Amino acid sequence: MNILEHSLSDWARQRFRAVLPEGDFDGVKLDVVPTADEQFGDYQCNAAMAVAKRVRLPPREVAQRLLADGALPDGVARAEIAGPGFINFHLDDAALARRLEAMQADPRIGVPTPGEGRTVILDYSSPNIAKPMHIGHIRSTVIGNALDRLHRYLGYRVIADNHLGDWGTQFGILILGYRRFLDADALAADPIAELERLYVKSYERSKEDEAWLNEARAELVKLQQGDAENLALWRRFVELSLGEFEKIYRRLDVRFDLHRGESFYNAQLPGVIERLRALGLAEESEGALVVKLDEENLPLCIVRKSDGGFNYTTTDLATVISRAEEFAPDAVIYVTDERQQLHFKQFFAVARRMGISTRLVHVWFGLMRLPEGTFSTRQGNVIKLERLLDEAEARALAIVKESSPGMDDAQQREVARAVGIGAVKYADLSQNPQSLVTFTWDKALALDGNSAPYLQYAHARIASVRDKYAEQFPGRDFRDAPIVLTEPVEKRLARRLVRFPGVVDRAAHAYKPNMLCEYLFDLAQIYSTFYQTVPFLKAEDDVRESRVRLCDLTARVLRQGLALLGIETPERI
RNA sequence: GCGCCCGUAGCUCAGUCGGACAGAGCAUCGGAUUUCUAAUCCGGCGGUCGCAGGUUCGAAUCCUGCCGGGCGCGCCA
Repeated sequence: MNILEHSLSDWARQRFRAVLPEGDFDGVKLDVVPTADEQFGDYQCNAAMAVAKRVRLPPREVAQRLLADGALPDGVARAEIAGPGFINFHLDDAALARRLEAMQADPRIGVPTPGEGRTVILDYSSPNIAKPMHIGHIRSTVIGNALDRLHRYLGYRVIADNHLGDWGTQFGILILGYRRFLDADALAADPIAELERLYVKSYERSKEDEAWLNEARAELVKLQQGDAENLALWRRFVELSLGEFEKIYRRLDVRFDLHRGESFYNAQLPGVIERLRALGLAEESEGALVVKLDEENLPLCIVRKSDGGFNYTTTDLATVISRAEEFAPDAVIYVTDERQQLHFKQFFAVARRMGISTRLVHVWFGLMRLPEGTFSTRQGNVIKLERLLDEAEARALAIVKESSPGMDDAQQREVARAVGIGAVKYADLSQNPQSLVTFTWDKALALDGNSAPYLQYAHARIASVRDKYAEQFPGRDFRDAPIVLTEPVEKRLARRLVRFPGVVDRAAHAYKPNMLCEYLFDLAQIYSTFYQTVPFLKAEDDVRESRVRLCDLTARVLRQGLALLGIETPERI
């Protein structure tokens, strides 16, 4: 199935060219988009004003030519020119109904697969070994996962890779701490908490004790040289950490295809340097090896430290080279916080100079802060992800027990889990990824208003309607009667429903899951009004079927839309 | 000092990379439940879109300057 806005836009583009064959439309947006305000119609084209300038004609004249001879796109009942030269399209209700029926018959509810044959690598979450996941990790994880699901749904082959921070200088400090301060019981009880304690204690010591720092460095060198004992310790740290991360990922229903940490590329780092040298890109400077990026207007980029060690850029280069060779992706998408913007600009610039033509995208998001400022392990004001999820489920459970006292205990817990986790994810996904985020419990755990539970509730109500329909009208199938749009709110609902495929497409390609959230909330609001004001089970034959069909389609869009955000939709709430 | 990002209603945020009188949620005030799940719906209150210029038929959106905040600027990731 095609996307409605796309076919309308295609029509407009063709019309402009046909009507003004001499026109130069380079760089002019000829698209048709949903109207900002329903009173103007359903879709609008604003291109006449821009085109008018190019062809030196009055804007309304251009618009009139476009609509000359009553030309209209398929599915449009009428078009009119308004204001300075807006072209407003009004959909034909019968054609709209047929379109909804086609969506309903389609398992994919009208969403095409433009990503067919393309591969995308998504690099997200990427926590550091031996540290707990805290609320700062949730954005990369939840946004990255939503982009993963969106791209997969659009037909892309997605390779989700958790690029763990499992290598680097911190391991010298940790190994030393482990050797001197280990509390075996604590490690057994809560591995990451103990590893973190060991790290922090050893780190503090290294700040004031030169000898300690040197010892830590020595441990690091041993590890890097392949010392059997340190390597075994390192493996243990990785295993313990992954086990803990996996618990969180299971709760969040996040799955990776690969867990290739920085260590995976360790052996390839010298090769990267050689290649940079061979290409004449790298040069010595103050003992380090650097790539100058004057042409790109960027600060120079260090690819090998003066002590001979490698850094983040080197690892990222090795990683992208390896990925390009192994998977031949069309794009690699990195989801990290805003602080890494410069790093990625530099890294992308160097990669391009090395001849890597793969599209590289940095999707950055605003750093999570606490009302009192930033948080860090050292300040000891981190809020662990596990605690956030526990709290979310607990708050949800309290509400479930209150509003659904008849439900059995196990089901209450199950609903509370889906609602609580959904609320946390939605809180993060529903705002522009790039805006600053200040964490507050009430915001992260909002259960009313524009929130996942509101959407889940709307969905559950429809599930109940479908059940009641089956109960009261056994042997009938609501799909047997055509969709007929009569009530105003019914028409509004129909017009929202057909937008779904376009929204999924846009949200994925703009890397903005919040666009999908906004749509789903809007849809659920209109549905709620529909539900409140129009009878359906009590309506007469055929009208009832038509309305139940709309309910069913709304439920499926909500369910699929939320699934693309990684949010569950229980049948009962 | 240089660079990136942000400043929209009392609070939290949208605003489809210039389009038609600026939208939600929360809070607050007032209504709706013998009827399909009230975690709902309907209505009221509330904004000189940080400030000042500029470009344009048209600016919250683009440009310049200023004010305020966040982040980053070789050898941490």
